[in-house]
Amino acid sequence: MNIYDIAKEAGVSISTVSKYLNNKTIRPELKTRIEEVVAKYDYVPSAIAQGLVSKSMKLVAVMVVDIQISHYAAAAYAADKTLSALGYRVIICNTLGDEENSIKYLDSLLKINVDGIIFVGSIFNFLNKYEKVLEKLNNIPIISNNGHINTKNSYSIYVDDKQGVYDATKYLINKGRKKIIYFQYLSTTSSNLKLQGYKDALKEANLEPIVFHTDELMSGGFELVKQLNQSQVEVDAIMCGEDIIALGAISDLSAQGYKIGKDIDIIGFNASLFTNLANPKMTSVNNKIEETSVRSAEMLLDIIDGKEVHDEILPCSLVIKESA
Amino acid sequence: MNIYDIAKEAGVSISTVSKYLNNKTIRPELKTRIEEVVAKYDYVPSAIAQGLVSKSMKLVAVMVVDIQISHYAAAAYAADKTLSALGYRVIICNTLGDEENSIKYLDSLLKINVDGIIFVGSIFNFLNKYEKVLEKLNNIPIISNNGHINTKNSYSIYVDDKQGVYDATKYLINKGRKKIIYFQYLSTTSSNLKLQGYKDALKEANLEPIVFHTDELMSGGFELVKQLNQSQVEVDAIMCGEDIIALGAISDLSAQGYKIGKDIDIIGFNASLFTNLANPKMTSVNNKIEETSVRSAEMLLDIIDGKEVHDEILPCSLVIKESA
DNA sequence: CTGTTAGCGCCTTCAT
DNA sequence: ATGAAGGCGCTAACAG
Repeated sequence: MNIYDIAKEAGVSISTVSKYLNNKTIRPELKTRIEEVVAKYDYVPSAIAQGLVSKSMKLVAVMVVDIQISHYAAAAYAADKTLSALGYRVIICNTLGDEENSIKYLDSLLKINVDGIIFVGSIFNFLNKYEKVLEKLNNIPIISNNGHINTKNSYSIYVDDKQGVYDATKYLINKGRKKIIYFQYLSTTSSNLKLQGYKDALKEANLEPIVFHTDELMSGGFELVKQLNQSQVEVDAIMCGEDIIALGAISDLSAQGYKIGKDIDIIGFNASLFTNLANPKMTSVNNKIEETSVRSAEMLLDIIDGKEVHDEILPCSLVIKESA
Repeated sequence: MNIYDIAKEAGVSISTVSKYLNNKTIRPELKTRIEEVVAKYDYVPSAIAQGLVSKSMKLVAVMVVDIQISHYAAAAYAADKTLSALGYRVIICNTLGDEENSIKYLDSLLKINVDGIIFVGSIFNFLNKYEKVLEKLNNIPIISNNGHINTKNSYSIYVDDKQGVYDATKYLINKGRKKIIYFQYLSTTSSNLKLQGYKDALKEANLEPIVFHTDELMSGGFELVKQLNQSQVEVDAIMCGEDIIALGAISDLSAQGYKIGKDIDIIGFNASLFTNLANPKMTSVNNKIEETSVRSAEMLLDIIDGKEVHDEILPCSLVIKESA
């Protein structure tokens, strides 16, 4: 069933059908006839053929490192929701942090003429090393979420990780906590910015920073609590670089008999769904992954629509629940 | 840059270029000339134009309920990895469990002529209620992961949920547990099969089944423990329908002073990363989401290639750690 | 093996 | 407002 079949059965020309499909004004009488035939056959125009002409298949790609990590899942989720509500289809690409793999994905996307690309995370800045790739990407609308890509049609949206932890730490200080330690996960750019926020806040209050570090995500909370116990460091609050780390810490310290939120305050980072998996519910820094993702999608569509776009930066906020 | 430009500069006809692009035998001399021009301009044929002719854009859709839930993320991840390694692009659709939304997605996919669809989870069985939708889907290759769709070109791969829980419950019984209760999340086909496995095992041992139920995922474990406490039911083991539920239960009961794995055994379901977020580490039923997803992708490509395909079923296994 | 030609399904001038 | 015709970039016959 194609536009010719519809035209024939409705007794009009294909261009009239095309006009009907594109909401251009045609005689009401013809409109009715076409409408009936379209409904009768459940006809839907081929996006591929449309794409061949219009150069757009209403397709957008979201590049993430690993959809299995909740933070990226949330990013993909929010972007997908926004874009598909506006009639775009979304291709999610799991690059696994592999440069070659990422470039292969990009070639594949270029081949189908995606309308735009959203990169999630500063890790994709590595693309700036590849001139040839940048050249190919040069004219396609791009939004980089917390990163930056050096092409003509590219814009960025950032979130202020350092300020987020700084504010959360301040909050603990203002509550009267004096022995605030930090649980760090990994040592990425972003992770180090968070740590700096913690240090800045403590310095202002003339308190001594104490940092424990892990490269384990899932069992990281337990490992860090073990380190803490062995260190015999006194503590009345823990600032964590990740919700999952905080979750493990809360669970472990609860089992040891601590009253979380009373004997000791614990704050996570991400304001993810995991905050509700904690008991008591976890206070956490909201780094606005959903907002930045939604905004990424909106900005991308603005670029596509030829509107003016500027880089943006969002502040983190503190979501206070029960653990601090 | 299109096939005409390449042909002109290489001094051949477009069909020769087309043959070159499709790996058909042409004179080596011409091949070299074309190769050079293609390399010079980094020319890549338009998948859209190819799609218009060949009816395939090498595009496959994976439908999941919510990519933010680790189980579905793992499914999408594995399918994506398999498919994109074989040159297919993958569209991941988050339906959020909404029927209308799912159908809207399907329309969108049909419009771009996807080569096939993978449905993850028995929840998509609801489509069988919609005759019109089935009709539209009738000829497109479909794999249903743990479900079944009533169309001509549709096959299923199942994992034996019932057997998985049955075996796990048996394991508890054999350990000498006598007061085994069940924590159920939702009431989908799959969820009910799991419950049945539990009941079957108890019946064989002449034990009385006791079931608590929730529709909350994140805080579900706590809610169920509260229900349990209020019920004053005696218990020495809990079989849970989801790892996340088990995680909440472990955390909560630990805080109440129970020694998990000693006073009380707890088993989860999914063998997800969360098993390591529990303290002690969680024993869980492995429902082989990665295996079935990879296999789904392979089966889908078999259908597309016209090979013979049969439904498949995989057994669950029990991954014993420390919580039981 | 190579080139010519006719579509694939749609949108878009351009006359009418 | 409507219809005829050309073109989007490619593949697939069909001749040569």
